Amino acid sequence: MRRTRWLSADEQRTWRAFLDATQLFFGQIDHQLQLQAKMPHAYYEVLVRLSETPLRRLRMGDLATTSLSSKSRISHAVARLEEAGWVRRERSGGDGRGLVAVLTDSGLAALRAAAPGHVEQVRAHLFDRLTPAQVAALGEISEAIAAPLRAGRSACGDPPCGAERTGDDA
Amino acid sequence: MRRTRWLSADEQRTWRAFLDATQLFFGQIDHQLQLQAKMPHAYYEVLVRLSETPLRRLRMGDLATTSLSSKSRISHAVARLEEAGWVRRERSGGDGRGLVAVLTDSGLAALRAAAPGHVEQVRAHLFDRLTPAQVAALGEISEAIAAPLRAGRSACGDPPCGAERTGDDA
DNA sequence: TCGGAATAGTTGAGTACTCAACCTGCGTTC
DNA sequence: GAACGCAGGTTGAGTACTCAACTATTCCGA
Repeated sequence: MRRTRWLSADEQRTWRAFLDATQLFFGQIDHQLQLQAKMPHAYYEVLVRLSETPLRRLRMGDLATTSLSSKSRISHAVARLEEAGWVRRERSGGDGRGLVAVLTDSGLAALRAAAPGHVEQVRAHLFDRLTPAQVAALGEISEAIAAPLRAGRSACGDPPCGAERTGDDA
Repeated sequence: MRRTRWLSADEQRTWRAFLDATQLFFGQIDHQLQLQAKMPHAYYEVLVRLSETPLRRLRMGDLATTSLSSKSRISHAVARLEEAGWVRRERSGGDGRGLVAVLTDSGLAALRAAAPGHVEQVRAHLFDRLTPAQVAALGEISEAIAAPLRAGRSACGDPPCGAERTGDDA
């Protein structure tokens, strides 16, 4: 590996600002959701994915994929959500190994109850702070960052796959 | 509270992209740092803050503030870093309650060892993916998001303070 | 100079995540 | 049709974080 390309002063500032923004923003989002809906943002997202599906059901594996999570994470998460009565696990028809997570009525109700407050937070701390041009830019920037990582993910099994440059000297 | 201002389709897309990007990106950063430097990104940041200080030392409280963490988090984190021999805690001169965290030589060495690989990841997955204009935009966007949240933070004690709109009906 | 209130930091219980090991059922192949 | 490997999912140990309760020191007012 060739000499490290350190960050310029400008890049440093941008990097720090990005770190601060994401840390503060997601901290706020998570905190509010925990307070008002008794669930972390990750669980909220699981409920959202299920609710967007025609029959409010998704195989565990697909749930993991669409949530960009590991199987293990989803398994633990759904176990919790099941305890709360918001999700139920059923054996999947065709495949004896497969399970589907089903959003219960109570889960849908919890989601509907949580949504307005959550959306309001996202607006207040993200969209309301940005000009329309900045919103558009953020969308493009996010896609530019996400796309290659999504691609890299699907190349291996469970995320993230460590087959990257190692940082050793040449 | 008035009717929920739901997200438009465009905003939805942006929001999802932003979620995906941050989740994938920080997942990658954290994973690589854990693998190559045996520390999570949060701990790396602590070492960085200490290293940037003239005497490689910072009061616990100041460390919490500059890291945008809670006291508790820093306390736990420094305890860990102390076990690893990367940081030492000393009584602070003037104030009998105060403690300073001091970056040890070994800690500085660990930081120096970790830095190139880490910076390389940040470049590879962030700066290299963006045009200069996008980098500039990201800096401004990040500041626009971070600034109000920083301000809100200092208004109360430990972050984040829940004194926000509650999401109840009016 | 005594007695609170505020400040600095720690502690412990509970929660969410990661990684690796592990079942279980499916599908081949011979 | 038995044995292999593999895909789908779970499990448990270990780690990082949060929140609330706590200790210890300092500040301040009468």
